[in-house]
Amino acid sequence: MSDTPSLHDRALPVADLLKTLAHPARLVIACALAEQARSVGELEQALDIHQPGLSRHLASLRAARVVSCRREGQSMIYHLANDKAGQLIMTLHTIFCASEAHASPALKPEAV
Amino acid sequence: MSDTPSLHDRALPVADLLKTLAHPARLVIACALAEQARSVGELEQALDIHQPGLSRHLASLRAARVVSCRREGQSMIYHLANDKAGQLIMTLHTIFCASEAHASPALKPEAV
DNA sequence: CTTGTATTATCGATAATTCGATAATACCTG
DNA sequence: CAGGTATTATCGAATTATCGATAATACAAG
Repeated sequence: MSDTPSLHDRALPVADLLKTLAHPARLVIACALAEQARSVGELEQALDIHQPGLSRHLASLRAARVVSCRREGQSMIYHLANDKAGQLIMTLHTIFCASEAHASPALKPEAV
Repeated sequence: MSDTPSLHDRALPVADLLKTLAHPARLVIACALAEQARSVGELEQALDIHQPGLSRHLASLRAARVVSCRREGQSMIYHLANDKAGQLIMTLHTIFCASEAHASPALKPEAV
């Protein structure tokens, strides 16, 4: 019975990641960062989320180890820090964006 | 401005699906059903979730159109009803189960 | 050291999720 | 139709997530 990792325990970290991404704002942020690293200001401008909320969602993503940030001059540059999350985002894009006919080739917010 | 599907609106259904699966119990249920259709009794026995909770989670999955059910004699047989959810589950399995060395080749709960 | 900008943290209120326990419904068997 | 099993729905309480507004901190420029 020692090789039964509880099935539930194995599902827990996965469910946690899903929960972290299960918010439109956080999902869009993660998508944008999967494309390239961006500063908070760029994210705010590109995604149309007001600063306090953006910061709060970035904090959640940081706490879940999905993103990391480094300071660069005055700006804080965020980037994906979790390969698994990155793979997941890519798959979501394939499933939900590529299959339905959308103009933009990716979840690309206008450009920055 | 009419070709701006709001990026947020495009993310909403995806985030909803993630939220639906973002619970260990529901995730495990969906995994089990991705493998094969099962009755409620089989799920209860295989996944070690007590009936009322199981039923509640199945109701959530039904409401989100992730699963459907058909009656078969006394039992209610559940099966995945959403191709996108199925693809997502498969990807999750690839990312989180296949990469780490686990004995079982799949999220296979003992057999039923 | 002071000003201005970028970023993060906090507060309070509201809404949503979750869980255990229990009741109600639907179906098969005889 | 009665008895037994399988499944679903409901209730109340506790925890957690979410949001807008505002305050606090960190850095760069002069």
